[in-house]
Amino acid sequence: MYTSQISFLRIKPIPPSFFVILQPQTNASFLIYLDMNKPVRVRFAPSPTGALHIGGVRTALFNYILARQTGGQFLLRIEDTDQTRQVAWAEQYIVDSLQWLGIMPDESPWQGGPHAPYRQSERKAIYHQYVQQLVASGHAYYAFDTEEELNALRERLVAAKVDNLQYNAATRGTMKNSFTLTEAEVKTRLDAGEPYVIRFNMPRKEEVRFHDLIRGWIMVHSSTLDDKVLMKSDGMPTYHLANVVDDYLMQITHVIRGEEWLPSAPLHVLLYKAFGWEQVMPQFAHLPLLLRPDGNGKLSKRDADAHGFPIFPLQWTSPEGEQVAGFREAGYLPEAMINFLALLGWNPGNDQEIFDLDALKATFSLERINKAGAKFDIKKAQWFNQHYLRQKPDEQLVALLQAGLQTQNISADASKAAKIVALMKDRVTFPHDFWREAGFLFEAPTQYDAQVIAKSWTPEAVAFLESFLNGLKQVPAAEWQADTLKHLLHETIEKQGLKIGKVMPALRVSLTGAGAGPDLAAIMEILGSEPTLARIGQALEKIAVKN
RNA sequence: GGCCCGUUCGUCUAGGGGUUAGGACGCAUCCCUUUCACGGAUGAAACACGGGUUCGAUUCCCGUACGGGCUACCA
Repeated sequence: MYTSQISFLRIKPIPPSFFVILQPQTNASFLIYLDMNKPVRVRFAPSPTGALHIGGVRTALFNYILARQTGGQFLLRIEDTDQTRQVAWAEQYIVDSLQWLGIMPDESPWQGGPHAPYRQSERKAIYHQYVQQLVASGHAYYAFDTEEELNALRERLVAAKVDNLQYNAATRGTMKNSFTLTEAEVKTRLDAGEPYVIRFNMPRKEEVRFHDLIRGWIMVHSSTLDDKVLMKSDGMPTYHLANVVDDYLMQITHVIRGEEWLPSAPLHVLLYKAFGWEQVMPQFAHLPLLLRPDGNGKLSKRDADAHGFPIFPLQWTSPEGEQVAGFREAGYLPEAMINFLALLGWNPGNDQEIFDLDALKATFSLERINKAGAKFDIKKAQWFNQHYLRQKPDEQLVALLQAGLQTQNISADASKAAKIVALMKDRVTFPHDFWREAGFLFEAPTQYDAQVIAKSWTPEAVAFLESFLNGLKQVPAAEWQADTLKHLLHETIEKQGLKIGKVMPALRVSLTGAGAGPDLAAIMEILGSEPTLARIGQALEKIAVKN
């Protein structure tokens, strides 16, 4: 009884994954909520035209989190329909990047899955089949215009001062296509193997509305849209066709992608309608863009060069042979990248800012994604890196240090490495800081900071160093430890009636060459007796006493 | 040019008709320390503009400005 009443009222079935709440009396009548209990199927669909951009990584991350959060699936689909822009290593770069960050897909070209293949170039036949459906229903048509003819159209429209220079309902009647050619002529051309494209028959006037999970309702008039090419003359589909067909076949529930796709979303909605797939059309969420740190515009490779920080996850080599920096090689930790990226455009609504993947799975939501683009602030990324680096267990840091030292051809045994880690832990942002900032532990200073010497190398400091040196010589090897040395240090200072601040900079500069650094007693312990004595002796010899 | 999207400290952002407009990064000062770093404390720093609606608008509406995206047989 209920059923018949409902069908009589022609109430549309509710899409399975959403609640639709009707609010009578108001114009904004639909509020759509994501039902988080329902598993989503989402996809990341990069095109393998080069190194994966960090913005793409964030898109992948948001998709991944949503899938994990709802117990759904995260698919990776390679959108390689532009054969002229293929880059051989790009696919591997994508896998490596996702793997590095720990956000691997559930279905992909490499793992396979129930909807394989996951590479669009391998799905050509499928698109041909579906586009024929559109041709048959009148939603798409053949066009034979050459590049010159297309340019001529554009020039004519410019001359006529028409606002939108488009191949559309207003202009298609002047071109060479199924509308202006007879059926027989079209067939002859097709049979003759003449190059053609298949275009979408964009309705002359129709209001296209769709709901974006981040931006709300968006309305565009079809008269401002054009007859987009669906099938290219090389037999490959364009993004627009392939993306809609694949998302349908792969049962994608949410399309989460960058804002640069917003203008073509109405076309996609119209395609779903033309195919008769409205009821299962995915929900859209268009993410705010990652912007350049200074001024304006989308984050680009040029910014990376200009600011000296990476915008790619992994290092790569450009066709010109130039090494382009990657976050991984620059010393950024995956945890830090995830945290940093997640907070670019999303926030939890409270003061928490440390999020690992598990925390994100627990708190992430599309509703809390911002609309405005986010500038890329590398300082914040560095802060996250420092945070996560310091949080690592000492054993891991020791391993990191030893690996780093090896690249410098320096070796340090485990106990020495552990001491260095303890000494440097609070002063590092990147793993390489451990050895770059602690070079003085391995190499005696070759020069001394002139400013520090000018200020600290006084006769009394020299006298102190001489007597401290004598004291050090008496310390038995077994007692060469930071606390013993510190005790001796203070004792010597006291005996000479000196102030500690008057004398320490001289000791430091003789040991490290610099005026600032970690605790000196600890440095002497790590250095060991002989090098310590040698360095002080050398400084006393080399540095001339002031006045 | 056309279409679409956006606008709270320098940056990431919270908030929302009546708030001392909150936090974080960065910056500055102070404390700690042999110095630097870490840590702690404090501080400077924002509602783009103009109209409405309202007792009251940073918050709602409309414009303007500014910024961004798209405008390919690229994705």
